[in-house]
Amino acid sequence: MRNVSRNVSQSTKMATIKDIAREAKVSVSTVSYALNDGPRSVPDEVKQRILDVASRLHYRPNRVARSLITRRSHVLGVVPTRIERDMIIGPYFVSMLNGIVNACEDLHQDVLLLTQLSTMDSKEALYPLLDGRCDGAIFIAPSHDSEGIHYLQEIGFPHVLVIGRDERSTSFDIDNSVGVRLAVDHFAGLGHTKIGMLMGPEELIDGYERNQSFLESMRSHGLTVQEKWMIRASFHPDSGLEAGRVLLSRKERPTAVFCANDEVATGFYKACKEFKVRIPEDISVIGFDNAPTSTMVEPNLTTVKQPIDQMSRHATEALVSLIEGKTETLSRRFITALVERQSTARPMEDK
Amino acid sequence: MRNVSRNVSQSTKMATIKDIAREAKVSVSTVSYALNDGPRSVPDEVKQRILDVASRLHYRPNRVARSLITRRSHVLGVVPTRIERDMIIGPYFVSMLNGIVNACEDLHQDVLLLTQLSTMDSKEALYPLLDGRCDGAIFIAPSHDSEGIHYLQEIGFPHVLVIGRDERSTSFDIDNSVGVRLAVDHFAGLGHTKIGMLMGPEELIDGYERNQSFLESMRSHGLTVQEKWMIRASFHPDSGLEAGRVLLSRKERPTAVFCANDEVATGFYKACKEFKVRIPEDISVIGFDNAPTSTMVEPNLTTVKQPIDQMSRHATEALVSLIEGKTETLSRRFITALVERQSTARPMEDK
DNA sequence: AACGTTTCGCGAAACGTTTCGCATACTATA
DNA sequence: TATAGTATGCGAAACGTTTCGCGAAACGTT
Repeated sequence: MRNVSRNVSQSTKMATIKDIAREAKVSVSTVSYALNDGPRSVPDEVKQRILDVASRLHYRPNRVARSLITRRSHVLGVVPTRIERDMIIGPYFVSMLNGIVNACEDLHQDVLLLTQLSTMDSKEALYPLLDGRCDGAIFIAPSHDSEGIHYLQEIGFPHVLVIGRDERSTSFDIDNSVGVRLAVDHFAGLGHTKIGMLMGPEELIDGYERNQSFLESMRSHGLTVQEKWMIRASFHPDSGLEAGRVLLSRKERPTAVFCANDEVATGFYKACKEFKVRIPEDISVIGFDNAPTSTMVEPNLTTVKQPIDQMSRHATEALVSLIEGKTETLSRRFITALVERQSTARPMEDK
Repeated sequence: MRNVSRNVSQSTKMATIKDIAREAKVSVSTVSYALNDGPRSVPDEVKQRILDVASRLHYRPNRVARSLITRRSHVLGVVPTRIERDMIIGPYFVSMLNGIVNACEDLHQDVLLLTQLSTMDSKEALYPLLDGRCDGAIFIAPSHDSEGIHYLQEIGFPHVLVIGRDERSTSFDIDNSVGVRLAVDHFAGLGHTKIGMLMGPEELIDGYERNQSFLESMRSHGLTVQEKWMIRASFHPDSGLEAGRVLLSRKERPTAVFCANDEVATGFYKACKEFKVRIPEDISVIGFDNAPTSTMVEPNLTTVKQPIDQMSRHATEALVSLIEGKTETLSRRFITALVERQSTARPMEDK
């Protein structure tokens, strides 16, 4: 609770509802009714006069004062998971933010970026959310079982999770297992049996699920997963490069590699380049996310697409429903789809 | 001015300063002084009691009420230029936003994303900025000579321009002519004389300046610019692909191509692939911006780097100075640098 | 003992809205 | 013509803060 410095700037001061009242020779309340088509009616003649004065004075309602009394700011807090400082820059988060912004536009809401909530593992960390500036919050890929989110549930603060799952909160996510199966099915359909994986980080729910689902899908195809071809990586190109080097250094190589997301896939591309391994001739690659970069790399990456636009739109709409008092839970899982591009092919004949 | 719906949610209601006063058996004002280390002192013993009660009640100051009276929200509005709906997704804007967010973190400010101000060509369009929710605004790449921005200057609303220039507003941008010269110097240094350009859109100041600077740099090297190798594009990969096709269809081809930004460069890469033109053996390419994708494409793109982090940090700091009443103008131009990667080489001998 | 000066505390005003309660005046119904 | 109902308007309270002004008590200095 810091000291608050006195205001000095903002030379021209805004007209208030009081100024209008004075000019239009009516009371403040009447002005309010006129401006809002308020809970009470005001005769056309005087309403027109008020409107005229308002526009002449360039009147703009002060939303701070308004939200103090209505207890609505029409602002949605967006909380990214931010492990490192630059988390916001990831393509995944960006697409999500973009979807949310688009949805907000239609719903007449604004977005407050709450980036200082990096660690949400305590009640206190989430306090900035509760100071009246936003009506609710969207959490993007929050860490599982966060104490902060439990607190919000407890006090009934409207919030939704996108790419995250919690029985007690309205959540929107994808079915990773379906997505991964699509990838493995595709490899198997092409005739691959020697399939490796650049695994995601176990701490992130998406990483964990994709890793598990891979094992499962392989099993259901009767394929054996080779420990030596399962390399751990984090969701980052550099990590993909490193993991790729490890994988390609094995004396026997797989003919197909599933990457836990597109960022590690682009890292893997680099590794292939280093080892003079051709994609898709020598090795087939599938990613996950359908990030914008997947069409920028050569060959374009076959990947599993998430309906990010849909998800972010649903999440945003659900949040405003929640804010408006609807209580039924709207959680939903979204369907993924395989986008076939040029990074997959039949395996070469064994020489 | 729409109707305001009554609040329904938010079951548990927050403790107010009044509750604390009652519990701690002091007056409201004393609580405020204690909590803020306020303009007046309060004896340690009673201050401690107040603090205890506050934390017991999970008290959080209502920032809406506070900013109503202090006229400070500690929120910075960020206004992207948004021609299409998905403008926010561009790598350029994202890096800038990321930089702003990082700076805000250090300056204890929050970010309100104002995306509905798409057209800033009238006073009215900017009204949402003036309703008390933010103390100032950062405009990212605003269109030149916008009437909305003039209005802000007129009424003295704190604002800064980043990637934009206006004598009357504090602005931060790069010297495109220096950047472009670096690129042309590099080509010339390698021995290229047949240099083409995938030009930027003239409407955007960056596009315009880069195009002009190219002509100028070529002239200063005594190189002739060939009309047929100057292809117009917009700052988008698709457009780069199309322009690239046009360029590569010429019966004589340049040995080097300067692209107005990295996005069109990635498009040009695709065109080269289609035409089986090798980079850098057959043609050298330089981009502009040093976007994240420039290291994801093969071969990694040589490009002109902008100090986006620095710019966004300076812009953010300047804005809060402005808000705090400092009046000296802090406009600044930033220096660009060439990042040499693998997309440039000496031209092949004429056969 | 008389005096300034500081410390401490409270009440109240202010910020700009929304909306309730009340007082008129007008209108329709019995 | 009396009466209920409705349109019209105003004043005031409320939202949760910050901070000013005022008084009372405590303190030190002559």
